Amino acid sequence: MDYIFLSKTVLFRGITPEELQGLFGCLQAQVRKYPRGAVIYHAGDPVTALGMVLSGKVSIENDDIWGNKSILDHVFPGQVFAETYACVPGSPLMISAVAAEPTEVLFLDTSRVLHVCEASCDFHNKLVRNLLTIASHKNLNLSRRIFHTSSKSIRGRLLSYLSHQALQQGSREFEIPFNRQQLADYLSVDRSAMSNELSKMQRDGLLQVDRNHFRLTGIDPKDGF
Amino acid sequence: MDYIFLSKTVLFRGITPEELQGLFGCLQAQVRKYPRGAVIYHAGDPVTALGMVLSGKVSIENDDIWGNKSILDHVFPGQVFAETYACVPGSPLMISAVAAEPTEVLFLDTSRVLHVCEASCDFHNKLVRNLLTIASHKNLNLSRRIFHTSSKSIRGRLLSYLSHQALQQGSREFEIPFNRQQLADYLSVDRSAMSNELSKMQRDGLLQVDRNHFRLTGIDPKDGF
DNA sequence: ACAAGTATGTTGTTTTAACAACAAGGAGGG
DNA sequence: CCCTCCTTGTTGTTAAAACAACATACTTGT
Repeated sequence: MDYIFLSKTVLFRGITPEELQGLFGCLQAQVRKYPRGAVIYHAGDPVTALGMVLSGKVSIENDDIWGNKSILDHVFPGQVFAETYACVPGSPLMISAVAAEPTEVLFLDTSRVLHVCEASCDFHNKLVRNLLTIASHKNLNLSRRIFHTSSKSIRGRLLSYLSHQALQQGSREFEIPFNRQQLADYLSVDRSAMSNELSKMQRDGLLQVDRNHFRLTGIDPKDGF
Repeated sequence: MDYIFLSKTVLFRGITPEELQGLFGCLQAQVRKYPRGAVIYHAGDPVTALGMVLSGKVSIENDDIWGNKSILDHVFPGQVFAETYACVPGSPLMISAVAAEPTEVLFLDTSRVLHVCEASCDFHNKLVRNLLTIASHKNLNLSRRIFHTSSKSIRGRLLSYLSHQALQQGSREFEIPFNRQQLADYLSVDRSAMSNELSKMQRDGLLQVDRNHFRLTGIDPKDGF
């Protein structure tokens, strides 16, 4: 187990590799390996352990009623998944977690994480605080997405999203971390319709766009927020 | 200060009234009163303290670019607000918190909550765990809303939401906690269009509806999820 | 360099939801 | 009880987005 790597993750931040070693016994951490395409967690499952990707990549997917699969997120080494469900006992998964490539996952049973251990290891408490940080950040991201999708027009959604990006990156010129399809999925709109709207906005002088490089010209980023 | 009331809240669950009294000194809790309509937190503000409503009611509002105010949530006595922002230092508020009536609010500075206190009060750790529970639940609710709004048709959104309600309440016949306008806001659709769609669905034999009482007839709740 | 596979932009058509305006119930207060 | 306010359903119109289909880059691997 690479404790040095682990001590640098958000979840284990502030815990030294040596402390981690002790903590792991207390937590009964388990590592499992998955081949490409293996389902780690299936939608509907109740979940008691959060997962941390050690190597490889995990896709968070949504299989809707009509059989469409849409990828909601990618989880990379050092990041965790399913932690929300693991922290709320009995809540069934709304999504599935699938190994996008050969993947190693570390599982931490949250009942053990959340239960006060009489050995009073302080790392334990640190861990809970880190989990809270992760949950809060995820919370902000979810709220933000709801914000960006609350406008009923494609243009409104784009403006909301792009203005936020500009503010966050501190410049009217910036790159976005999505390709067109991903951005369309994020904003819950049709890709081609969105492409079309971007062209219109360009014609209207609101922005200039090349691939995922954007430049806001006729917009005050503060307005989009 | 009514410590007995507080000890029953989700945030302070598992902490006795006596312990609470000690904890408050450690946390430098502050209480403030607001008249009806007073802005407690303004969108854009950076926030360092979470608020718990002691009496009255707080509205969480969104003021969009065009000056429209939409109410996102109501916070009642014993519940907290702005805790996500308080847990992520430097993140500006996306929403405003307004006193919907004369209201008393208890503020807890999260830097104090999250900072390990050398006095090693155990309640402190309990508090952080409770915060994690709150954040996780909020997380689930946000995810759920994103789910329900990810379909591009009004019907799809309604089916997703109603199926979930049926599953959650364990019956195909149930009441929803929203009136039409609130449900439309929640699903980000136009109220009249939604009303219209509900009528169509009724004609199609999918459900029966009277006010906020629903009965799913032609739908398998599991499908909507 | 070539081929195959993706990603993006464009256009025209069809479907759908937003919008506006109004009628028909409740609910609550004097 | 009547009046008003609020909620809900209905309809027709308009605007917009979804959808389908295709052309044009760009990528990637061989």
